[in-house]
Amino acid sequence: MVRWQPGAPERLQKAALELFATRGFEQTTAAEIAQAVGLTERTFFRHFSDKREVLFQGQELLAQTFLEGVATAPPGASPLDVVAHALRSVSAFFPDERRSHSRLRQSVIDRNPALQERERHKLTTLATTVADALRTRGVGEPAATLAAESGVTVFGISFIQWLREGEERSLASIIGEVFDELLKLAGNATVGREVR
Amino acid sequence: MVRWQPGAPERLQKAALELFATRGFEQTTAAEIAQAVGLTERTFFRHFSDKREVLFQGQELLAQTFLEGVATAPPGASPLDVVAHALRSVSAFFPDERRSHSRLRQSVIDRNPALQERERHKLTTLATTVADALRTRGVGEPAATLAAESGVTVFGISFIQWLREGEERSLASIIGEVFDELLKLAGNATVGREVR
DNA sequence: ACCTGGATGTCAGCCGCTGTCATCACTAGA
DNA sequence: TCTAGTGATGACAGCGGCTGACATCCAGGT
Repeated sequence: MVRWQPGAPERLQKAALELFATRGFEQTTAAEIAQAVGLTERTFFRHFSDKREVLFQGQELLAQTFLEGVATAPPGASPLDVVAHALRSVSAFFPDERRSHSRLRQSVIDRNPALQERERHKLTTLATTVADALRTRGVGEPAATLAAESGVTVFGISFIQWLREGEERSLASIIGEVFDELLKLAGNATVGREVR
Repeated sequence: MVRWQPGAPERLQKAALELFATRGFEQTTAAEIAQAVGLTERTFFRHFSDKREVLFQGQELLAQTFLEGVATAPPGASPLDVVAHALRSVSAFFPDERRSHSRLRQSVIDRNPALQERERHKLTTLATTVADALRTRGVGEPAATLAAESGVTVFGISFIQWLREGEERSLASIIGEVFDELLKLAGNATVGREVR
């Protein structure tokens, strides 16, 4: 006999996603999610600091992958090249098989402002972490923050595109194109500035 | 005889900032803020959709200024040049006199994760709005989103720097430097990409 | 004098979230 | 084998954010 079914967090996440997708986020109470897997509301909040977190826990892996990509970039690479290298590692974390699951999850987020807020917050945290890593490589400020933020922006735009219905390309190739577009934009900007 | 003291939202905002600054955000209840200006909790929530909003209402003016800057940019300007032009308008909205007030407000935000989340959300909304404006000017995707997001990032970094203790430069000049740095970063990146 | 409308007050109630303490299987050590 | 933990969970009370519904109150127009 087992004391409790193992993997409580995972089971809660799964049940939460299903309930959110059908009834909607606000129409689902934390107690209902817990009850769906035979637990109590109190236990739900022991695993997730708040109701929204149940959709976002696990993103530390993404950050870790990003950091590994930064760490394994060639020593002499420029900040944006380091970021581009990291983005290549990141795309490996989203194989095409995961697209349908990601789509479902994203549709839930897109329907609720509070969830969008949390999602954005996570991306910001990611950018901050990447900026730290760049600074460790010797990149100064504001270059480190700019490069990190740009990388996360490219990732965000590409991820959304990757999820779009009818999109066939891999995340990696989309990221490549968006990144190129960013460089092109900068190339077309007036270089000499005269702001006072 | 007046029915009610006018300017309820403004009075609530002022009281809220003071209370948050002294007791802290979480240690201050909405009812306390309302009571401080002779109103009830219910009325507080009639003026602000949630407790955090009391610190952020008024940002529509920033967005409006940003949009005007986009609209008044020369017709042939490249996306990033349009954004640079808009940023010049924006800096006019933060004269040095406002620095101490902004610092107080920011210190409250910096001490509370939920407020940081909301702040970031507002910046994202701003970026989305700017991207819309760029698209209206004929800029395509993902260029519009990239340029808008970059502009907001430059603003964010510059704003934080502007608030730092000991910083003497105007927001406009800081923005100019950060923007230059962004262009320099892109210039140093490898242009030919080979992502598959 | 009457009516209308907008800002406010009052009250009840749900839900997110937390502190506290008990429970209950299982485990390591005597 | 007994026993003292140990860690995840349950039970319960309670606060504060937030909302819906309804009453009130007072200016301004008719």
